[in-house]
Amino acid sequence: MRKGMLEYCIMLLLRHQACYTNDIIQRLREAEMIVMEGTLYPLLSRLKRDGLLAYEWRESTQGPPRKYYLLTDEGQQALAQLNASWEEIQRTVNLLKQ
Amino acid sequence: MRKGMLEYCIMLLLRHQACYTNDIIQRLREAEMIVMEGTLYPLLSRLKRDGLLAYEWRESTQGPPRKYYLLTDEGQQALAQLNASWEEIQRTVNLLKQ
DNA sequence: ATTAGTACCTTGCGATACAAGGTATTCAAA
DNA sequence: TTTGAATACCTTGTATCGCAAGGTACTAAT
Repeated sequence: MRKGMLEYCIMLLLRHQACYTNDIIQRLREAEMIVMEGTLYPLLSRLKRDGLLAYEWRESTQGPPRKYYLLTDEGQQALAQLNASWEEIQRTVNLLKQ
Repeated sequence: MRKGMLEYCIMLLLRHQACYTNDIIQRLREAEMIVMEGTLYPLLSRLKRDGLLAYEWRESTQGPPRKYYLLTDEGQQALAQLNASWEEIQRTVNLLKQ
């Protein structure tokens, strides 16, 4: 059932703090949301392509450089939409639960 | 983002009251969840095949007979699982929102 | 008998997530 | 200097889900 929630969770995560892939996987795992590498890379690329995310390269102390993603202004607007959708879904479920 | 929520919503809907397809579409629409016929029929068939739903034919005053679906005992157990998943997703989102 | 309305269902398409595998960079040890 | 381990990037193939469109069958009214 978590399908479809992933994009929302990632945008929530990247709205204040820039992260690279392993950060994201780790942070989501701490929030009990499991996500695979092969899922994440295409999703990040798509959000970048759509202008919702931007990235910058940063050196690492150990290993190759990393792509640090952050939400753009356009992404913030899209996130506001998703917040509204999330509220609506909660309303729907609560209504059906009665 | 409502993707994946549909199965849960339908099982919530059918846990107490038997409905046929147009009932379900109508009731979900009232809860602000739009679902298409072509989505619903395969989903109901799958839940039936998996033993989570059962149906019985009922005559209609106008038109051909209808399949009225209701949640089975096995479906009730599956629904308890989905309720737990739903709680977890809410926890995840709330945690990421901080 | 024909038509309109209702209810059932199927097929083809696009999007999403997973599993598996592949490329490239860095650093340390042989 | 070269080899290998670790890290980080990405792609491909598969399954599932939801939608759009189209199709079949039964009922009732004209």
